[in-house]
Amino acid sequence: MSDLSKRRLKVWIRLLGVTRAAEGELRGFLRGHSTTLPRFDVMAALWRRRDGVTMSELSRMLLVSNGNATAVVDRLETDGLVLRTPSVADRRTVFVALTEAGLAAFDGLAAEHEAAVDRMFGALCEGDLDLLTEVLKRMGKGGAA
Amino acid sequence: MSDLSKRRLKVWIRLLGVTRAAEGELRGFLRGHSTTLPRFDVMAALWRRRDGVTMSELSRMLLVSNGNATAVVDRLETDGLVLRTPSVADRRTVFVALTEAGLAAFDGLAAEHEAAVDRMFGALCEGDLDLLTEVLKRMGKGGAA
DNA sequence: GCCAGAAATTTCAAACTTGAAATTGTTTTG
DNA sequence: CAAAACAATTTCAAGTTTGAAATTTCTGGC
Repeated sequence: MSDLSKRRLKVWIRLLGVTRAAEGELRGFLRGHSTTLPRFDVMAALWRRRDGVTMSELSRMLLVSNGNATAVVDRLETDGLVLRTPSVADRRTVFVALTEAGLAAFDGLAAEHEAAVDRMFGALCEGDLDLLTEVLKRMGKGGAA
Repeated sequence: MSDLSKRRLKVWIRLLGVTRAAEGELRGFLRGHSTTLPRFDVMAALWRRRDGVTMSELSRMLLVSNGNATAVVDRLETDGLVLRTPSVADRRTVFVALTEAGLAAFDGLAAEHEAAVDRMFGALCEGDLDLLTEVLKRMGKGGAA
């Protein structure tokens, strides 16, 4: 176990800590708006792709399992925030998209969410962001065989 | 929403992506060793504090709820990997520690885990690590009121 | 056209996770 | 000392998450 590998481990643990703390913060914020992180994540993904995505695309985007996407979309659909539309071309696939109500709900939340993130990471200046972006890009391409 | 705040949001999303991808990778690694990430996390925490920690300390270390810590420790205890010991001084508190079996199991895993992390983040050199450490420190102290 | 293989989704059991309420025990204060 | 405030843990219901198995549908080779 080289010294370098130990340092990588330490940084990973710290990264995990920062991420978990930030997620906790966001969960608190979302609780005040009667929703949850997974629901918000799904809605945010559907917001970025207004014309709808397939279930598979959705789970790839969020890096969660298919079963998980199904479960969260089920609940959002029950609440009338998203809508499933079977594909005509391929009867296996299903498109999901925000409903009017879902769009309205997310619109109200998006700006506040951005502000919350801005507050959490206010310590980062442009230079930090450049740097982090570059390093994170490299981390993403790592051993993910 | 300033341009800076949008950039902070983007970096946060990227950070989340890298973290989730890495967690997925580690989950796969741990699956090959018949254990899971939460179990590993608990055991790693107890490994760093061999004399044992209280349940509260444990959940603070891992940034998870009390109820969660209870559940994971319950399962590990059932499997004989950790042991609860009621405190004599304060009958509300409980100490948790690795058993002999738990220690042995973790010892076997620790080095491989470090290697897995090293592989994932092999793209990071000393300079990157210095930088990341410094930036992550600042992120941690952010808006976490 | 048929059929083995691949693909998209759902289903399912088990584990994980949260946050709130309940329990039990300690401490502080009137 | 009694009672209120506080602290540590567990319990609980509901939601989340995984990974594997089952379903249904396509696709390509024969």
